[in-house]
Amino acid sequence: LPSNVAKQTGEVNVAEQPVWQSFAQLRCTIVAVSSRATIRDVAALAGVHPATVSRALDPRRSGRISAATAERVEAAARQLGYAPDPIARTLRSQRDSTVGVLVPDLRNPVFPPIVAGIEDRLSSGGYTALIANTGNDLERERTQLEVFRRRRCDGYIVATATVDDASVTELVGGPDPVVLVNRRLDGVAAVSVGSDDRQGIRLVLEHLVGLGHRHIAHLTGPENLSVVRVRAEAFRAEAARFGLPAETSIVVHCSALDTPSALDPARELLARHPALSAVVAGNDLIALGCYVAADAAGRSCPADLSVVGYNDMPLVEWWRPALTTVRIAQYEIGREAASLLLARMSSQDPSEAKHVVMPVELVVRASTAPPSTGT
Amino acid sequence: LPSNVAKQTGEVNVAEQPVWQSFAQLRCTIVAVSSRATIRDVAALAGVHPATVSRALDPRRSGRISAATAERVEAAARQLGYAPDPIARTLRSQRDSTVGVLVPDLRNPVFPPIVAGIEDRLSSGGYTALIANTGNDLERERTQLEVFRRRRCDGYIVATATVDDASVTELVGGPDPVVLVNRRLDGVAAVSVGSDDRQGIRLVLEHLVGLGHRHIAHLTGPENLSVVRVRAEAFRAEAARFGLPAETSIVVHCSALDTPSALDPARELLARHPALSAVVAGNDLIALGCYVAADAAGRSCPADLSVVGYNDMPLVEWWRPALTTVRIAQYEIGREAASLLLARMSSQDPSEAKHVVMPVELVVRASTAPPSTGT
DNA sequence: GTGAAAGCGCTAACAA
DNA sequence: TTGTTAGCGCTTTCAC
Repeated sequence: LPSNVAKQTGEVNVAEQPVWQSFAQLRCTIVAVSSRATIRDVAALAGVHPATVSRALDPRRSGRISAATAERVEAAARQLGYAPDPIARTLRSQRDSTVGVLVPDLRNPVFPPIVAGIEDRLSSGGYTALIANTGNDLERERTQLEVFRRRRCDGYIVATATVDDASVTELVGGPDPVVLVNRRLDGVAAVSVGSDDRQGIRLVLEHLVGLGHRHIAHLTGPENLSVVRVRAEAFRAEAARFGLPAETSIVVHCSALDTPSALDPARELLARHPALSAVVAGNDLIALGCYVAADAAGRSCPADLSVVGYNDMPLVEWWRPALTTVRIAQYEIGREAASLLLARMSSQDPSEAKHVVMPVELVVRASTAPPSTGT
Repeated sequence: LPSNVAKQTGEVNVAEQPVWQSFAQLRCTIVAVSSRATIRDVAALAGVHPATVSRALDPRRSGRISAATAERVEAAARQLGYAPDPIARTLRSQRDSTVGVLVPDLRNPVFPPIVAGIEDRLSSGGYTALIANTGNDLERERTQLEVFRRRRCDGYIVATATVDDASVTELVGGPDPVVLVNRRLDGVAAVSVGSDDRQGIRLVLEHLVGLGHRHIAHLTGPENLSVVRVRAEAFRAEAARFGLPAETSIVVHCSALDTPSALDPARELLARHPALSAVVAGNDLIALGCYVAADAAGRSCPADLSVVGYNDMPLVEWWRPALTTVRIAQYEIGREAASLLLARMSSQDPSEAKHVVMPVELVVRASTAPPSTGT
């Protein structure tokens, strides 16, 4: 057991040991790695008090310790393969090198790349990401948040917020740093990362109008998502700017940003507006819903109906037809969110709220074409 | 602060309180929920020792406590909104209601549904899943596993194992329950969940041979994945069973089960075997690599080359052409793995190793057709 | 069946 | 700069 081993070699000065002790220490290292050394073992081996070990190993206090001691402690720690127990450390210090990440739906292919960006950046900053999937369930979001808080996460990245989300609003008001991703709260200042939605919609309409479309609808998600609101707003504004008559620029909301929720609204949209020649979808999954509805209505895309997605999630270039969509910088959004959080966690001062806007790009593929002249 | 509040209302018997105290208690509840009540607050309010509270609230010890006490303690706990601190509990008991889940690549769309199944089942069993993404990086797997172990996870679900994976082998040999998903270790008995790969490959070859194909290749991932080995083995065996000449049944391994790794091998395969009329891919992402390579070689799928995938991950029915593939029960595999783990975690006795096989199904879409007669 | 005492491994406060 | 003391909140002995 490491404790015993450490006691035996207790006060020995590492630098002055005869060669024949090296092997004993080597064995000791092996033992210590497979079971686990405590801070007391390290203290005993280095001949100092446990508290000194704690200080010596704390990067924040690197100045407040004598170089000689620091070196001895580090040598002992390395030798024993010591790493502080995160549970004990958290219990005592009430902080944890952990970030809670809340994702609405991991099965939506946009999110895995965002999560990958978050994980990569966070782990390079010495933090571990705890990922929780809420499945768009507000109650589950609340529960997961509670779990995170009980575990004393040092910060949070939230991609699930609705505009009036009570739990998230409370979280943002609390002492721990929070970064919102792709979502914002109504009337609550916060740190957030998003994309240039206005520009995305502008590019889409420019493209469609350029192709000759005049009768265009926006089929999107629930209005309690900031991203939905902003894009719908932009759609109306840009449609007006391009001189499209208001009565031919329809906005329809689905209950969620996924394919099943889009099916009925899409069917109804096509049935009620036979003159419609293009649909701008709130995201790629809703665009897929439009494909299905168009099929069912006997209209082929893009000949009889142009469809544009949003996000450019992985593999949509392989859909049939390949989806024209707005590319958002998924991985980079994740990295940026993590960077902002790391910055806020390291500097004590609560830097003011800000919204980082990432650039977008229109990717034209095969789901858009000039409107059919027959209609 | 809950401590003060609890002390003030200390010895009061809840059942006998006059009405005017109810409001005070209501306030007390609200306070306690927003900050946090400790076990001492509950003990004070119930008029018992903290240890008694701990016992009363422990479902395993439900018999060893008097009904009256149990009731008083529960009332007090409810009133204060008390929930044990998971960190302190873990430090003391060396166990944690947490399961570490290791996934090789969340960006591969097969995994999110599996993870969803795991999460759903686990949370219904009172456990929280900690998800870690290794990105097929062995070193990162080791690191994440170490993080999980330091946090005293009660169990592990591992979907990242290679056949000779040292960290996972050690984990399986350890005291904590482990369930392997879609992967197995060489020569190490373990609990695992997988699919009926032999049957899947049989269905594929039956389909292709039925269409008239005689010259078929299997393009798959690295041989250190059990699932790759088993399917390759099945491919050879079934090809022989269907009377295909061995020299026309080629197996080619890519460095990973993803699209980029498949591109070069796929191109080379098509170049060296012009007579090849069908490819059975090791998974859907490799099938996509075949699409790309076929495009580049000027061969169109399915007219000039049939391609079959494996997994039936979400949205492949929308690829161009829609992918014929073997459907595995993704969500159910996750649920089953979690169920097995829950069973092993609740019963102390280490139930013996077993391998649960889930059924598969061939989904015929548009990427397969009879071989072109011209070739 | 319940209380008292001890301590999981660490770090914050204070003292020297 | 370092040691001492105390305790984070809980559960697990061991008495009674």
